[in-house]
Amino acid sequence: MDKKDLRNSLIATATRLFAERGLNGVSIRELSTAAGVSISMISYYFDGKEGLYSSVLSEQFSCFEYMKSIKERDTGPLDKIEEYIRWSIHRNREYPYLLRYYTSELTNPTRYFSVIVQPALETALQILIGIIREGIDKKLFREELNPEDTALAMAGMVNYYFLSTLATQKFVNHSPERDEELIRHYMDIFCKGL
Amino acid sequence: MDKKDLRNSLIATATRLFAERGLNGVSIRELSTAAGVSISMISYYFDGKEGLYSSVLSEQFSCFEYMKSIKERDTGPLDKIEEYIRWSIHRNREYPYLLRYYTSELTNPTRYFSVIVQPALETALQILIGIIREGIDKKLFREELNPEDTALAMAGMVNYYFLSTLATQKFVNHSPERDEELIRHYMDIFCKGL
DNA sequence: GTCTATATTGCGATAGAC
DNA sequence: GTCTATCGCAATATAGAC
Repeated sequence: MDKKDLRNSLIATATRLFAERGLNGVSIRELSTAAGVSISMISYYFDGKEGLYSSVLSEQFSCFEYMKSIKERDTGPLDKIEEYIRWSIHRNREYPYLLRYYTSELTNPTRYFSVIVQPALETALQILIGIIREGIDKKLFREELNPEDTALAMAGMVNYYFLSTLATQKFVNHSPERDEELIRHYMDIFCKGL
Repeated sequence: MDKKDLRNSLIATATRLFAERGLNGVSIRELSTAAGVSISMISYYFDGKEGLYSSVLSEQFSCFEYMKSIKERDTGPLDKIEEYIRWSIHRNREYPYLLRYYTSELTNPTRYFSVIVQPALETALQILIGIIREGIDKKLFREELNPEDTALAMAGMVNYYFLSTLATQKFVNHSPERDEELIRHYMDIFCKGL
């Protein structure tokens, strides 16, 4: 195993284990064994357990950069909102552990929250707020809408679908095959209401 | 300090500390010191750290019982939905640590998830689904709506408002004085859409 | 660069005094 | 019923061999 493989092996194993049991729920002993490397490599490459955690966090939240490309799109607010929903679902599928870091950092922030997590979430939400505001300005959406609350409602709707999986899988089908239907359905609820 | 006080002191301290740093993030040493009692009292009253955690969890989720009274109300679906939103907001205000256990158990379930958390959440969501279904049956809501997805969208909207607090407090006013306005606004978004 | 072995600290649980 | 003192174990970090 060369240098790159060893480092990547640690990141991959840590991503899964920290997500499943939290920063304090995993020992570097167990983690290094699961990664198939020596325990001392964690200090060597990441300067200890917390350094490894912050590397995992950076990697997981880097995908929020994509939100900026939605902002720059040459389409209308409604299309951008659909793209936001599609991206949110895709993001949760591609990074199955992301939501755990997301919620864990929001409710039990580590010292890395303000540096890695907060900026990523704030940027994404501010862009979504801007999209709603644009729709109101262009008279496409009702002017009574508060852009901030509306954006949070939108983000909450999508994220909660994934967050609730463990409690709802017995009566809600969470399979990826249904994702496109879900996007249409969420757009429908959000545009027309009940 | 008599027996009841000592036990309550442990529950109160544990509720705060486990919420802030998770089950594995707090030692019973620190916890008993913060509660002002001896470390051995945790085993004596709760049969160890995990027993104390499960007692905290039971207490936090007992408020979900209230959802059954919303189901039995002698009003229409729209009124029940408003009551659901009002209760959700009130619940998060009255139990400021509840959402942390809620999300922590959903993303990193302990052995108590299936006994305490899952039943509480499932019951509440099933009642909400029933309310949406009732509205569709009575032709009050559009028949294209999928009751399950719609209920999850509703629940997600309210919960995310609280979940996102730490990342959004700079640009969204989360003060309780705005709660009634929020209820009206969420009802408005949900009923009429954009 | 990677390992093994170990130093040191802190953990949860409990025996036994009062 | 509540405490102090301690046991046995597992944690992180690192020194030193290769």
